[in-house]
Amino acid sequence: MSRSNPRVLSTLERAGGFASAQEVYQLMQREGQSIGLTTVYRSLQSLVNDKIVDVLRRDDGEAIYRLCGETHHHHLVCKSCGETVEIEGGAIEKWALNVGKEHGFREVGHTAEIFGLCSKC
Amino acid sequence: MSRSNPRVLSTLERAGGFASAQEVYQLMQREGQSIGLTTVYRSLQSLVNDKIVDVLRRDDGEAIYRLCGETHHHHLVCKSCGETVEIEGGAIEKWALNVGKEHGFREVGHTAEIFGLCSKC
DNA sequence: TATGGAAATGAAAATCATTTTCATTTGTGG
DNA sequence: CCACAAATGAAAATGATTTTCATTTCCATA
Repeated sequence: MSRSNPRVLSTLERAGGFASAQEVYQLMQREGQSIGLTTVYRSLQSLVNDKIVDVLRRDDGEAIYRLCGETHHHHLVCKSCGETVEIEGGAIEKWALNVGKEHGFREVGHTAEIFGLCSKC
Repeated sequence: MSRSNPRVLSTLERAGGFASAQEVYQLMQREGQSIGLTTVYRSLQSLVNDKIVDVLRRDDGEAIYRLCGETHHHHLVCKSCGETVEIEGGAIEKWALNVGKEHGFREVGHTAEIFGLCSKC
């Protein structure tokens, strides 16, 4: 096995919320860091095994990663102009956690997005 | 555009719970039905567009389909085995609506999924 | 019944994320 | 300095899904 390349974790942190392996790779490229795509994949897998990052799937099936335990927020997005507002998700957090527990689930996480038309559109 | 081939829907119904496109295809093959994989994919997509079937992702990223009820619900999905529980989303509905209104958004909708490890995994 | 165009079909090629292979480089203890 | 294990990454392999495109099936109408 191989251990995680620390620059991968650092880049994922810097990326903010979720990022796919491809995105992490591209970000590192743009920053001039020399790394192979293979190493990015291996490092992310390793981080998932060590429970340092969470992995989810986008609608298109691409795997997206984020730091575990990182307090996350949600987005309110305008369908028309794309304006985005960051939302505190306290209520959702509790809801998700409760629903998960009610059904005997552990390591409960969630995704949520709100969309609509902003006042200008 | 193309419409859904009715034999695909019929096969998905017969399959019981979730089935991937590949599985639906193989099932039809075994039953002696002549159909192309392409048509299976197109039909499933079409059924998803028409909100006749739901689509989710397995851990390995493969898309799985199943008939969905008419009511708007959310899913609690096991990251490991894919077991899915349908959740009543009353709390989320209100939350999304309120947050949207607070920020002057109209036509507010939302997406939400909860995931974790079920009691068996 | 013939006919022309639209929709459906599916084989094969293309795409794209991800994994595997394997040869090379790097690091480390002796 | 040496030997050996771990790390690296380019390129090939994999596998689901999508696209292309030529052909077939439908169907309404002349």
